[in-house]
Amino acid sequence: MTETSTLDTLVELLRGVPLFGELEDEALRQLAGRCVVRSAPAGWVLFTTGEACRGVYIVQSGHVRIFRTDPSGREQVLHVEGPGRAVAELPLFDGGPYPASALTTEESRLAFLPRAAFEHLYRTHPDIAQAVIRSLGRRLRHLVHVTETLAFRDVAARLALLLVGYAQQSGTRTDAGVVIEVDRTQEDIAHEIGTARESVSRAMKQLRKQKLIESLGRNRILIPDVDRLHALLPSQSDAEHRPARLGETSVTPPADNAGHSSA
Amino acid sequence: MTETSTLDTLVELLRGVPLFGELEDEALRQLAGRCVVRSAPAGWVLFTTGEACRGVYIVQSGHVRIFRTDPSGREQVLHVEGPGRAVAELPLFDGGPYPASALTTEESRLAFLPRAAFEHLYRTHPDIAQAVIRSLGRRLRHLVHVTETLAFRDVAARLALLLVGYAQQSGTRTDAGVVIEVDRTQEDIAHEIGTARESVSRAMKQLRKQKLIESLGRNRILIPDVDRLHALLPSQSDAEHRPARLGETSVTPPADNAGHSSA
DNA sequence: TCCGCGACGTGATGGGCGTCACGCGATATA
DNA sequence: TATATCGCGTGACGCCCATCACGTCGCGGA
Repeated sequence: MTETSTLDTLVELLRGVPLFGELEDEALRQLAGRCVVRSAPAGWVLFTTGEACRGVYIVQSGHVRIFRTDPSGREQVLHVEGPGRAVAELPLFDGGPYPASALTTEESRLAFLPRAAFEHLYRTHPDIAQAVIRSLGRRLRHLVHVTETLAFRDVAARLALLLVGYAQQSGTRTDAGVVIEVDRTQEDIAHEIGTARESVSRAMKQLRKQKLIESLGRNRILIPDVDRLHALLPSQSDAEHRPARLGETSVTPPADNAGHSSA
Repeated sequence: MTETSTLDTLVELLRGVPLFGELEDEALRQLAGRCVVRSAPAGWVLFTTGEACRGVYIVQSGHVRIFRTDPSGREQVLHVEGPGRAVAELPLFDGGPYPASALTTEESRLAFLPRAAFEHLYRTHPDIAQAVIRSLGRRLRHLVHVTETLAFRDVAARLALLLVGYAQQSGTRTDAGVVIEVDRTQEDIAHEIGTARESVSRAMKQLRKQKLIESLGRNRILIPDVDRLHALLPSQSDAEHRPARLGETSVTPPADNAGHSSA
């Protein structure tokens, strides 16, 4: 319920968002003028699955978790966005409802940009379509990754993947290896990798036993060898490099009908 | 390796693709001229994960399955595209590599549009960005669905979901219920719902025992009551919880239970 | 007609992991 | 200093499902 942000800091925030990065100052200032900034406590619900889209949120500080839940309360995190990232762009673009729910994982400061403001921007700056596409592309690739992970890896591997992710994006390297700060609860991690809290605990133990990680008290984890941790996985995570041509492998026989997945 | 399609039928095909639907005839003709049409046998690999994008494929007849594999050969289908749909648009737009692999599931006829041709189109018709966005949005929503399904449902539920999908899009209704034609192997289905062939067999049996489906020999399945089948799932999650509106509210209720708050 | 093969059904087995039930230590609140 | 609370570690138990190992049926080819 604060609104202290000066317009200028808001403009800077917006400039950092990939979506708006290429706009000229004037447009940014206009956008900033339409934003509503507020801070929210941990656990604040931004929107839930199926709701009509009211606008887009930009994270200024803190983190927002985007997830789906099933009726029994289980939760699967789709992605987490931090400072300088936009949340819920998709529905903004295609007019559909929010495909998932979102809440803050910690006390956060958020800027809300109403849909109408964005649409006006869109009409006056059709060239931001490029940025929109890049943004959606990023999401899509990430989701493919999430899907694969869920489908193939066991809990330990998923956890390893998560830790490696932290390491590369916020780890500090020392001569003993990379140290990461995990200020999330095991429960949070469990949601993120689609499992139960206890399983996370056990997976951690397992990784420790294999000397792949080492916990330095209080939320800090040492990864002696990131590559080795990374390689623990049945193999690769971002299999973004495989020149191997399949030529003619496990040919899969007939199938037809208006095939559409769904499940 | 045939190329019999006349230009006109190709133009019609392109017009049916959401991506190109709004282009004028002249542009479509130009595109058609740049396409390479060929037919491919079942199991033909269009591209594999990580390859650089060479262009986009449009399915004229048959079906193409887009999937990821893990080193041990397990496979998870991301989606399946049929006649009139484009495959691999994403890498075309954002310049990245293919995020997944694709192959034909049956004898198919495909039109291939080289990347350069598309890029030229894109430069001369910047307004198709709209269509691109819609297209990506559709994919994104679908993937969210796939993810949720994998994360939450057991095999029987995933199978039920798949069958319901068939029913709605290609089922023929009789007075005994909806009859669907499933021309796919149990093995194919297994890939699609992320499980093993044997599990599909058992899940089918289970659904039969519950009278949710009934198999009429030879690839045909009767679904007496689609809604009941649909409802077998732990249930759909579309419930809304609370309307928290950032723009209007000034109250900041403390983090609610909801099962998760963290710091 | 016989044989090979591909699709499907089914039992046995074992492992992963979700769930329940505690214990323990650290922090917060009175 | 006592006491609730929260995050974490662990054992026990049981279900789901992947895998292996066969068996049957139907079909096409020699």
